[in-house]
Amino acid sequence: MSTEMGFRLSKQRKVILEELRKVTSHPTADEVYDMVREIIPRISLGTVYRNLEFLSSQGLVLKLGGPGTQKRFDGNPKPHPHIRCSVCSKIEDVMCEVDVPALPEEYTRGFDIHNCNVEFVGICPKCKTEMQ
Amino acid sequence: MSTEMGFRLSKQRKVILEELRKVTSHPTADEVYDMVREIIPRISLGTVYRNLEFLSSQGLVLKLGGPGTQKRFDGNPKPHPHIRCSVCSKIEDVMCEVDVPALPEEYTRGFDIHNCNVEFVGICPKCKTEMQ
DNA sequence: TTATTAACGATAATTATTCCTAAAAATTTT
DNA sequence: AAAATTTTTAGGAATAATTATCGTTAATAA
Repeated sequence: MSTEMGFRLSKQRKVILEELRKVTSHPTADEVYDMVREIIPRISLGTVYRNLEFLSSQGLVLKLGGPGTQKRFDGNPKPHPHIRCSVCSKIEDVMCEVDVPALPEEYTRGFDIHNCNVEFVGICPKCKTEMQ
Repeated sequence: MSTEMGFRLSKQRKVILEELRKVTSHPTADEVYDMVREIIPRISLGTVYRNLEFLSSQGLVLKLGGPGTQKRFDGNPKPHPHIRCSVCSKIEDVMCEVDVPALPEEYTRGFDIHNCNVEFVGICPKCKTEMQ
């Protein structure tokens, strides 16, 4: 593979990106590790972390935060709304377009605004039933 | 000291909440630790973590996530939009009301939606100048 | 094919956070 | 107001997530 992109596409990096693009579940780093180990059993967890970080710095994947303990990753780098479960921290995609609110210039506090994340928070069906 | 809300308001807990309400800077737990130590020098970092967690579970403060490494806390518990710097992870309040997008029922994926976070992402004035 | 060097695997180190326990403080009961 | 009870604290140990190090491997360029 070429370096026209400015970086090497190792087997590990390729598989990590492919696997992440296959799912809509926003896995954590160790979940990606589990997924990729099915294909490259001897891959190291450090490699997974290194590549998720790298891919997100290249804008190829999205790194999601949230008050949960682990970061989550999204193979779709285009900003789009999410729903997060406040109990189990699971994050899902919202499949519809949502009107992104615009921020009037006078409220930007000198920031150059690049985009806007919209995150709905609630309780997922699984946690809802487990609560009873 | 006690509140009518069913929990005790220790000196430590009171000062943590007061200091957090004084600022709009969304400090991390260790920044809160520094702020509170000015008043209670012997307070422990564990106490700060425990109380920030407790206060956020009571809905008195907001725990903010984001792809940065540390959680940040907001003394204003009413959901409101933020601006985050993608370089230094600093979070600031947006002082204007923003129309929160509504999520049509058919897209909720079975979640009970409780609220919606809106976060603008950009580069803060400080990081902008430091880039040159 | 060979040279270069980014990326790898293994593991150590670091960072953020949580857990544990005896002591202190707050509250309630006497 | 002293004693008993309950909650919270400080400090340190423990854990979990992530990042860094370093010798080796393999992707790309010459």
